[in-house]
Amino acid sequence: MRIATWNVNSIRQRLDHLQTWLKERQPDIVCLQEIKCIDEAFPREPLEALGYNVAVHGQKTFNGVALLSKYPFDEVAPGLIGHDGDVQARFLEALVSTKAGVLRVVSLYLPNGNPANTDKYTYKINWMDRLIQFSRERLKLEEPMLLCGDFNVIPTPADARRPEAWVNDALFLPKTREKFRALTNLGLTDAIRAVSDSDELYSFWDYQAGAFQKNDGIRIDHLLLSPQAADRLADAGIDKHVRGWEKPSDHVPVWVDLAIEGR
DNA sequence: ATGGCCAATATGATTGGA
Repeated sequence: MRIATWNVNSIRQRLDHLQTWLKERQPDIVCLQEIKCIDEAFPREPLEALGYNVAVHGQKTFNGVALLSKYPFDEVAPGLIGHDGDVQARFLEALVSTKAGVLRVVSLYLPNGNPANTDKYTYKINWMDRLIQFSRERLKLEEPMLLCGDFNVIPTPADARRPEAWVNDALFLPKTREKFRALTNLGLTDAIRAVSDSDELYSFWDYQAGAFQKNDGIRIDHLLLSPQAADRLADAGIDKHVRGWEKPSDHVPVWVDLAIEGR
């Protein structure tokens, strides 16, 4: 079972890339972020034609998340707990059945939080607290579960080419990293870090200043595995070459292989 | 030289991203 996450920065601008990459990487489940469209505008048909079931939680202009799955969705639920009054489409949870039982997958787009001295950062930290609460609840179920998406968190200095450039940024502030540790300390495994300690693994390169050419990147797209998923971790990787395609997203796909068979 | 970009919107300037 191959599960991937990708912030596509507009599904309508990136449909060609997504189709090309799906054929190349052959993931079973894909978590998408920043689809930037309402549900009705999501290009379901071309993705269904490739054999995927589609679940969408979109909104106009900004944010928006989606899930693709070769296997049917048993349940789909949008919105993170404690979302009273939160109209931003950033969270979509689904259950699929496998030969090993149920598999829970979340596609999430954690708030950016910049500038850090504004209510945007307060929203980010509150959102992280809600995610911690959600995870604490779900981990009690002792299921294979993956929290996948654009976390907008640089976990450690090894996850940035130039950590000094990010010290005052909402993605790297001590409070942000502390909340991310509080999340992983619940017992979630960062799949990429479970397979490599390289300090040159990035998932985002800014469009500006030739960042990709200089490999001036950061690792902010993550797959966090519950213990029951981590038990079955076989491999993980980052499809960096996609950033070199024409008119790319500023993020690239990150994937994990689990020793779980679909049904 | 601390910059340079991109996407969506009743669009031609503004907002958000990271």
